[in-house]
Amino acid sequence: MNKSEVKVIGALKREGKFSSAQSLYQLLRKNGESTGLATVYRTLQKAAAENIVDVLRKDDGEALYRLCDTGHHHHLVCTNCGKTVEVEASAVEKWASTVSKNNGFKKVTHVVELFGLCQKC
Amino acid sequence: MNKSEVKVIGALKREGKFSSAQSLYQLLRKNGESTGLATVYRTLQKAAAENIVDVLRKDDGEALYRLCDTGHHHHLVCTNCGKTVEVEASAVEKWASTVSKNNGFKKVTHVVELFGLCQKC
DNA sequence: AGTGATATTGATAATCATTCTCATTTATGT
DNA sequence: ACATAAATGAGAATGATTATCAATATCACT
Repeated sequence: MNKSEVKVIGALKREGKFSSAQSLYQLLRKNGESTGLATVYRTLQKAAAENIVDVLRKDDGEALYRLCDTGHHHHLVCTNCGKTVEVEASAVEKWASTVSKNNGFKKVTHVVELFGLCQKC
Repeated sequence: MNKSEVKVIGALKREGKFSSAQSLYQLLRKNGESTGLATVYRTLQKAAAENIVDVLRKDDGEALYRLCDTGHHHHLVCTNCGKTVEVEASAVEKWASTVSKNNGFKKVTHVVELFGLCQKC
């Protein structure tokens, strides 16, 4: 892990929730770390490709990133405060696999995310 | 349903698969229909709010729209040819509802999409 | 039909996340 | 230290989406 990766992934860790590339960039700047926006994007993309971070999209299409705690899992995200709970979903995995077979699809991946309001909000 | 809606939703129907606002606009233009890009977006948004069309996002964040056949359902999309199968998922609905309750979340919606290669591809 | 009030349209500009470019800096091997 | 390759970052370019606003169509009523 090189210098930039330490900075960007570190910021993501401190946030502890889904954050956009833009907001991470702002954050790094505030803390005096000199980092370019392009580097933030580059680092996040690389980390996403390596499954170090999760990616999901807001309604408006903006990408949000978050540090992975575990292997494969899904999220329950508060649309108000951003609080995120990782949830396991063997029921969904099974369903996805069955549906794929029934329709003759191969190499099926799935996107499953839950959005709502947490207790506080 | 007014004039614009007929045009835009009609084009979507002809396509029969997930299409972007931009591509629908091009399509209408080719067919000599005078329509503004803004109107295409407006119409699609309205239709999405009324659950007349489904919306999902490509990897790059671009929104794709498709005419709904039925009420609530999910999709199995071929990443190569765009072929789309609507699948029902009561198992997933139940799971979503349980998980929400267990975590104290309210008003939870879910995004569930399956991507893979269809038989032909 | 005529008229005024209201809603819709579409060309264009503005916005904003993301990607590209490229000169400069930094790391690496010898 | 030196040469070469890789990483960086400022700013420009891209492209989807949204906002603006004058022109146009629609409607309610006479």
